Amino acid sequence: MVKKTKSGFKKNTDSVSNAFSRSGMSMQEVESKLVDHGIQPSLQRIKLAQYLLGKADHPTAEQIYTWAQKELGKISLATVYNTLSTFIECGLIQEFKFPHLDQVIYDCRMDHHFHFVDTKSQRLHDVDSGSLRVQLKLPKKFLVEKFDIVFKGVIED
Amino acid sequence: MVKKTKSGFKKNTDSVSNAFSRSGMSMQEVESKLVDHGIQPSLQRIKLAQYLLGKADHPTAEQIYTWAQKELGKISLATVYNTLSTFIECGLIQEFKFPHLDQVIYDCRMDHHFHFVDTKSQRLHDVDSGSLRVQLKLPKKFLVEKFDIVFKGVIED
DNA sequence: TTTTACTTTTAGAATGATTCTAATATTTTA
DNA sequence: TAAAATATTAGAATCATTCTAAAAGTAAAA
Ligand SMILES: [Mn+2]
Ligand SMILES: [Mn+2]
Ligand SMILES: [Zn+2]
Ligand SMILES: [Zn+2]
Repeated sequence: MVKKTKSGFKKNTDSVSNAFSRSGMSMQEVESKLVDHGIQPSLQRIKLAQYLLGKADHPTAEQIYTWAQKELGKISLATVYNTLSTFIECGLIQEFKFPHLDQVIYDCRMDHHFHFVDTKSQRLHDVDSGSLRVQLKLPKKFLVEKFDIVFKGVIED
Repeated sequence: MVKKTKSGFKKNTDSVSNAFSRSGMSMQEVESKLVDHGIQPSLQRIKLAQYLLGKADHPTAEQIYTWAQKELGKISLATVYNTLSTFIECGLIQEFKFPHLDQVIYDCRMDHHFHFVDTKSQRLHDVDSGSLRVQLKLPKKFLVEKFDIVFKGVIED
């Protein structure tokens, strides 16, 4: 269970506290963000959030795990999945499942948006929902509430 | 390997030959269709094709297996998967993967079309590609080759 | 017809992403 | 400090699908 806490909550983050200073948010910024979302900022959660929010681009659990192992030396795969579930539950990230991939991808963008799959690099690019218009003619008894759309193609040059 | 054959190829289909006379194609029609696609019409393949082409509606492998067990008494799950692969390879059916389902669904419609998921019944409805228009504004280096789209909603009444 | 080659079916093992379990470690609260 | 709550962990379990290797069926060759 993730619970809000009042007091400071100091952990032994010293050994890795500046590993990420060059990109994304600092440890302190990430920690604040976690607390804002009602998540207790353990070392593992801070590091994973730092990766997810600042450095990664639509990573899979496997990529997150691999990065975290390099960064923390030792972390359980179960912790990665537990933490991802917690982050999703608390609205810090969202997950996407795509027909072309048998792994879930995690996304720090929380707005409604879509994706373009570069079939050369297999990399995902965000597509703002404003850049898309969909017109659909169906019998009126079909009440569309949402849709998922994934574009596939290549990127020139 | 699926190979075309010239000669007649009679099998012991007598015990089940009229189980499907009331809906979809007859055994003979299905058999012709298989042969047309270069598929040797074994009993298992005929029955599975009869289900897929005439009776089923976007079934999963599990549903196909369950139906086939009732129909044939005994069939291996491996045969179901092997046969589905063969049918896909030969252009008799296509498969779809959806983000909301952890199982593949098989579709006898071979034209380009989309799907509407009724969130009440979880049933899929076909959406003709002509009933949809998508306008996308992306930087010109993104060359879109195709897109997958799935609509979710409910059906009134 | 017998032999041989090929194809199909099969049971069960393997795979791989994710979830679960149940024990241990850490942190908070009393 | 003691007790309660929460977080992390290793490894087992799950489940759709694929793989393996043997048995069964069918066709073509001899
Ligand atoms: Mn990946
Ligand atoms: Mn189903
Ligand atoms: Zn995204
Ligand atoms: Zn369809």
